[in-house]
Formats: sequence, C-alpha cells, structure tokens
Amino acid sequence: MVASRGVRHDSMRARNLAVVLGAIHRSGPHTRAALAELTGLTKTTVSSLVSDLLDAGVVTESGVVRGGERGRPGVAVSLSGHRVATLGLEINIDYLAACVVDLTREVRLRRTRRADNRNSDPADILASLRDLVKETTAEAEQAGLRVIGAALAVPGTVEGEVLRSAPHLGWRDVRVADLVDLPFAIDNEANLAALGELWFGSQAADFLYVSGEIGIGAGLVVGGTVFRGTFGLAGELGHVVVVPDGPACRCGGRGCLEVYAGQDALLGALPEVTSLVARLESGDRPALEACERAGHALGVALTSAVHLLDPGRIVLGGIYAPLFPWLQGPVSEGLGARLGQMRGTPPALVVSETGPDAAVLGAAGLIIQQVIAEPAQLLGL
Amino acid sequence: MVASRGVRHDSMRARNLAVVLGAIHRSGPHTRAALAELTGLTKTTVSSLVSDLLDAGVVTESGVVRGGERGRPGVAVSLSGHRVATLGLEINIDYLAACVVDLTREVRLRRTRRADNRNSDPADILASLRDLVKETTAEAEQAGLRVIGAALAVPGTVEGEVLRSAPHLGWRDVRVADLVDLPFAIDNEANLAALGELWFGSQAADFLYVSGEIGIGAGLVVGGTVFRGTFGLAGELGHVVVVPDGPACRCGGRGCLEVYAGQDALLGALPEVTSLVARLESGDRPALEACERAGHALGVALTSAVHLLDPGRIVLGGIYAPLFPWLQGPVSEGLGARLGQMRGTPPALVVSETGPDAAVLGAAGLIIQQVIAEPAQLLGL
DNA sequence: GGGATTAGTCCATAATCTGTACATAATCCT
DNA sequence: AGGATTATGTACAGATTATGGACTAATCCC
Repeated sequence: MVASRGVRHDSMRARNLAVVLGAIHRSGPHTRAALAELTGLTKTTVSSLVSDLLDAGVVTESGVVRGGERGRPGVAVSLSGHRVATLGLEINIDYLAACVVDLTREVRLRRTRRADNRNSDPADILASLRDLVKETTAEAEQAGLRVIGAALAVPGTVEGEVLRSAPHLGWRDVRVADLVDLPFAIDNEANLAALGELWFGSQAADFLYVSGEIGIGAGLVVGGTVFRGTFGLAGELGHVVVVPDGPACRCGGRGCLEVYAGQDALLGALPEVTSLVARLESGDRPALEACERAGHALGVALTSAVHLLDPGRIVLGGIYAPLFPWLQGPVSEGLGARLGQMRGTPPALVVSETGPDAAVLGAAGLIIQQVIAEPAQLLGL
Repeated sequence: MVASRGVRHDSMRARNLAVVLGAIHRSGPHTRAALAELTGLTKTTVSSLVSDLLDAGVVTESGVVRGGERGRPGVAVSLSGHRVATLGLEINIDYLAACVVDLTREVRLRRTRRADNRNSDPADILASLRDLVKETTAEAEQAGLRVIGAALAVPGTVEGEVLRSAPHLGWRDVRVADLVDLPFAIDNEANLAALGELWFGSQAADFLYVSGEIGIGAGLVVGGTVFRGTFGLAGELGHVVVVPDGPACRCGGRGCLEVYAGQDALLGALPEVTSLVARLESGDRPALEACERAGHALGVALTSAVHLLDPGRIVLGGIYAPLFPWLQGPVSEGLGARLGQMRGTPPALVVSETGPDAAVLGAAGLIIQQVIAEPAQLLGL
C-alpha cells in the first residue's frame, strides 16, 4: 500500500531530518556544507536540521575537516554511538541470544543462553527471553545507552507480531507481546541473517543469503531491502523441489532441497559441524560424498532461485559457511552449467562474512535502519 | 536506493497532488470533503489541490452526490478520461501491437499488425513500430486526447532502455530510442502482462502471473507493484528446474519447465492453440497426455516458485488461459500435495481475465500508474 | 598582513498548509 | 411552508518550514 496520507509541514521536516541523517549514514561523516550539496537543501536548512539531530544525540560533531584546501574548514558531523542503541534478539533451537548495537553499528554487548528449546513451552522460553532482555538493557543503560527498539529473530514464519509456525521448535501461532516496552518487530531468522550480512558483513546491497541450519532458509536483499513476498513467507529455499519424485520431506512434499542438504542430511549422526569439517579435512569418504551430494542439490535449487529471484550474488551462511570449501565446487559448477546462456555470468558465489550471530545482529540492525529512515518518529523529534 | 534529496515546498505540493489523485484513483469518485478525510489534509488544501488537478485535465467534477443524508451535498471529483492518455506498445514474435488508454483505464484504441518478426532486423521492426506509433497518436489526438507517455513490452530481458536478449526474436543488446518523444519505458512481456492483469483483469493486488508463450515467463505482483529482482531478470519461470537431469533446454540447462510446458512441447506440430483445444475437447489421447504432462511440470515449478516468491495467488495466462480446464487439475493437485504442511492453504489457481493483449494494456497502464504516482512531474503542474 | 576562499549563521522573504469563519445548499421537523 | 440542522466548499489570517542573500569566521596563498 502506497502511503496515502497528505504531507504537512511537520512531515516535511521529519522527512528532511531523515534525508540528512541518511546521507551521514550512507556516506560517512560530512560537513554541513557537504550535506547541503548532497541533499539539495540549503546550508541554512541543513544547519537547523543538524542542530536537532545533535540535540537528539544521534549525531556528533567529530572534529574539524582539514582537507589541505583553502577556505574555512568545516566541522564533520557523524553518527553518534554514544546515546542511542537497539536490541537484537534471537530464539533458536538450542540457544537464546541478545545483542546491543549502537547507531554506528558497533556491537556493544552480546549475551547467549544455551538451552534446548525443542518442543518446549513457548511461555517458558519467552519468560527466559524477557529475563535476558532485562539483563541486557540494564547493562546497556549503565553504559549510558538508551535502547530505543528491539527486533526478534525466530526460526519460522512470521506474520505481524505472531510467530505462525516454527516446526523445529514445535511452535504454532505464538503471539509474542510484552517482550519489551519499545518499538518491536519479529522476523524470520533467514531474513534477519541476510540483513546481518548486509550491515555487518560484506556490505553489498544485492544478494541472496542462504541460511543453512536444521532447515534451509534464504533472505533476498535487493537494493538494501529484504524482499518478503506477499505474506512474508518468501525465501523458503529448503522446500524448492530438486527431484520431483524424490524422498518424502517433512513438509509433505517430495525431493525438497532440505532432504539433500539440510543439517540432518549433512551431519548424519555427527553432533556438530566442526566434527564434519574435521572428517572432511581428513579426507573421510562418506563425509566428502555427503557434501558433494548436498552441493549438487544446492546447485539445482539455486538455479531455480536465480531464475525466479534474480539475486546480485549468493552468500552461503549458517553451517554452509564452514563447509564452503567443499560446497563451492559442486554448487558453482551446477550453477554455471545450468544458467549458461540465460545471463552474462552467473551470480558470484561467496561465503558469509558474518558468522553464526548474523541473525541477532541483523535484528538489531533492522531497528537501526528504522531509526535512520524515520528519526523523527522513533526519537520524538 | 532510498530517495536522498531534501523536500522543499514544491515537492510537498507535488506529493500532495499525488496523494489526492491517488485517493481518487484508488477508491473511486469522492467529494472534496471525503478526500480531506481520506488524506488527512484540510478541506481548504484539498480544494486547492483539486483545482490544480482540474486545470490539468486529469480529474472532472462528475456531478452532485446525493446520499439522502442531510447537509449540503458535495460535488464528486473523479478521474477524467477526456484529456490525458498513454500509449501501450508490444513487439512479439508474430505481431506488433499498440493501444491508447485514458486515465480511467478505458481502452480508446487498439491496433495490431501481423508480421513474422523472428530473426528479422531490429531496425526494420522498430521502423514499422514507429509508424504504428505515429498512426495511433495521430488518431488519439483527433479524439482530443493528449498522449503523455509510452511503454513497450518485449519478449525478452530488459535493462534500462536496452533490450538485452530476446531469444525468440533472435535479438541481442538492441537499444530502443527515439521511438517516441515522450517519457518512455521498456519492460519484459511477462511483467507488463502481470500489470495488465492487475489493472484490466482481476484487480487483485497480489499474484503471480504466468505467461505461457513460446517461452514461459512470470511476473510477480506484490502490493500492486511488480517485483523485478536485482537486474530486472526475476520471474524466469520457464527455466526453473523440474527434473535435474532431464532433456537439454536451449538455455544450456536440463529439465527446465519450458521443455515440458512450453508452447512447442504442448502444441507439437499443431499450428495454434485453438487446434489443441479442439483436440482436447474431442478427447484426443496424445493431446490430453501432453496437457497432463505439462500440468505436472507446472505444478512442480510453481511449488518452487511459491516457496521462493510467496505469491498471493497464481494466474495462468497466455496459451495457458484457453488450456486452463485441462491444466487446472494436475497443476493444483501438484501444488496441494507438495505445499501441504508449509502454509495454511496453497495460493488459489485462477485463469487470466485479460486475454492475449494483457501485455500491451499493461504497458499503457504502467504509464498511467506513473502519472497517478507523480502527476506534478508528468503533467508539468 | 591582505586577498581569496570556503563554512556556517542571521534574517527577511516565499511557499504551503492549518484553522476558524462564513456562505451555500440540502434535509428534517414542526 | 418556514425555520433548525447539518454538511460542503471557500476566504483569510496565522503557523511552519525552507530559501537566498548578507554577514561573520577560519583557513590558505602570496
């Protein structure tokens, strides 16, 4: 739905605050004069807007710019990491996680609680998470940070503030409310991990982040924004059909990617990815074959994904990150052979640079993005 | 890229013109008072904006609203079809087409030129198209319409104003310029057909339009907007992998949907879809089997598409429209069986309501959408 | 040290929307 | 039939915000 409300003077100012803050955020510290140039606003207006942003604590004057050029040197205005921060949260199969990130995207705090959340009572887990939230926000406040919003990553599908279905947790239609007394959002783990990769990893603006966990999800980032589909269910790469009459999948389908390249298929009886990596390094035959099989299946599924989603590049994350050296070959061969004629070159295949906490970081980043996109609203300017 | 230019007084007014026009467009004729309510602007402001829109000829006062309620009756303001129009164009394998559509989405003019465009010189075809443009715009002007922009649908991939690759025409990297002396856009046939379906067909705002032609394309509409992917290449449904080691496809891959459900696979030696329909109606065995095979393949490919794109519903168009009675069964069975657990119900499968000229209509509609989204810019207000 | 150059601020002006008042036109009620 | 009621649309003063030129400030170059 396109915004359909009229613009008034206050929304004009709100918008211009966002434009100036966005310019500072996008291309680093700038003097007021440079910001005027960038935004098309006059120096006068920029000065007035920057003054409001300074009051709100989202930017600071970070010293004089001396470019060796002549003329009066300007004062650079940059994002301030000293007052405003956001909270990232994650519920996953075997842990809860939280992190506090300041406006400069500096991670100020991380907390993890190991716990087996499979088939547990949502109320218990949420209580435990609420606890973690209290702990982290208190600690953040002690560091002088004002936490102004939070987002939660979950391994399942989300609509609004309701967790619709998280098969690996055994949850269905769980409403997550009262977790924090702040602006709040929930989203799928893969989508938020994609955003984590965007802001804390490679910084590229267009890619498909493939999240290999127990299930396989994917988050498509186009122009720095996650594509969510109609109901927010897009990117279910794990159930793309690889072999139409292959083995049954728990989703009810047959021959889904998850059957061939999910954690269970790859690890088998092994307890952890690290053990698989160890075997691969030692040249263990069954391990190598499992990886190759998974790689081929990934290549097929990603071919379909490239044709449908047109990603800029493909980033392998989650358990695929440590396995990248063994997956890269079969996956990119498959992609190259199949995509052949259709596009100049297939999208580059790269490994995630963010590590296992991509999703929590992405959650915190999501709120930061919102602050920068609408500072007036979230900061009460 | 988020808009990064500051808002000034004139852009505030430009935006409010768009908001008012958008409200009229979205929910039919309204009085000034109702528009004020809808937009959150004051009656005064709305009056002033409407007066500008009246001057520009995009809206008219369409009579007094008498609701039986008491109080002074208002004057309804509605879109005007009398002055502003847009031009839709299409180059396809065996014809050129043009249509003129007014702001109320009334089709005022259609012209088609049959021609075999396969492997022909782009310059010739474009000259012929330019001719058609002159003819139609002249005729539109005689009807008192001012053509303010045009868009062109092509059976291939597009970047900017360059037709990158149209395999069935045998074209590569053709720059389409100077076709009209107006705001102009080119886009893929499937994307524009999807928009045609959106505005001239079912009016639903969320669906995947599947365009069965010689190739198979798809256009995803989410919230009334086409999803284009990173390079504008999204929606290549025809090359989604159905059988990983199936027969080779002209794209270089194997077992693509196109191999099983493209026009060639379905029609075989038959000259036209109508002949296939005739055989199907008479119970011809090979025809029925070909259809069933295509339906199954479509079901598999669409399962992957649903998981990745999350469409609101699926609309079958192009040659699939007349074949819908025979395709519906196998396709929706496949979808139902495979999507089972993952979502409440699979997306509804429906037939296109727009017919074969969906793409030209969508092209004209694209420019209408632009006028309504940015009236100030395109009308010089 | 003086001139040139660029940064940032001040203030009068312009553009646009808001809000109250008012003229207008219908229905409702007696 | 006539006045009360109610809602529409316009007029005008006032509020908000951005602009643009003048001015001060700070540095470089000669």
